[in-house]
Amino acid sequence: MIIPLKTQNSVLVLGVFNKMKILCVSLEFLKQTLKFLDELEQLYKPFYPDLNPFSTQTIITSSIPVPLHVDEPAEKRKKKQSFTVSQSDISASPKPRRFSRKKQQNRVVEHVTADDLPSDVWAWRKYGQKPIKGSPFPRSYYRCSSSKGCLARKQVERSSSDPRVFIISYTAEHCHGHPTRRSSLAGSTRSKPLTAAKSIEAHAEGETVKQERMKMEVQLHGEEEGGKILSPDLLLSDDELIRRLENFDEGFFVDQFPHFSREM
DNA sequence: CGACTTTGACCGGCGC
DNA sequence: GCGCCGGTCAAAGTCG
Ligand SMILES: [Zn+2]
Repeated sequence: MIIPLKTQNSVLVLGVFNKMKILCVSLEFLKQTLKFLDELEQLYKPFYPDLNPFSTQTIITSSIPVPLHVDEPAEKRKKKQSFTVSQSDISASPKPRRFSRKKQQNRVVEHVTADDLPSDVWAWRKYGQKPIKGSPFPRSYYRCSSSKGCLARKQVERSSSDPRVFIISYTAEHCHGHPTRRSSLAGSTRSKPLTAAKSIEAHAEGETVKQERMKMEVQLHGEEEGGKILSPDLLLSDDELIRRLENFDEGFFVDQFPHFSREM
């Protein structure tokens, strides 16, 4: 159930899924996370009582008057870190991208728990991860695997207050249907194809895969003053857990909802 | 060998 | 103007 609400320069969408385990996130956190939603605060209030404690919130915000300023993806910046700048030919003109890639704030923010599976059946490729000031957990940046022309991006972050809550922000949209049957199992090749469904937790104990182990060890040695992480599943990094969930979601649901798309 | 993750550097905006 | 901060890039490493 999705309730779109159009305002002068913003769109608020409340998605309510009746899944088994979902969680209600306080609006306080939303406000502090998305400060540009301040003006939307008053809009929230009328709906706050409507949000039953078993719902996932999905908020689409677009604060710019011209959100559809499409720009050719060929506009990649090629200057970058001048590794071997010693050459003579640099031409010294940074070739400014005509649109600052800044806030194309058309974001869809979802708050989900580990039990709720995000509805992205697409394949994402991680392209960055950075610690965020507010919270002890880093934020992972993903991009659609068929990045050719697809501007869809996704940010996964763990809530500072509730480590069980994942904040997934989607930006832009896919310009294509589902990946041709996940031809490139981007970002989900790591887990087991089918048995993962039942052994997901067992796998979380630390099954194999050197990378995972290394990652976990790093986190264990950890400097995470977010402190005293409590349960083994929480020892997993955000992206790792999300990846598993996604994989699970994919393998389990992609066949049932082949045509699911989030276009508005 | 190709696709993906990792990770430090870079970049642009914003606040001081 | 400088430095912080969030977002992105791309080289190097890893996995299938
Ligand atoms: Zn896409």
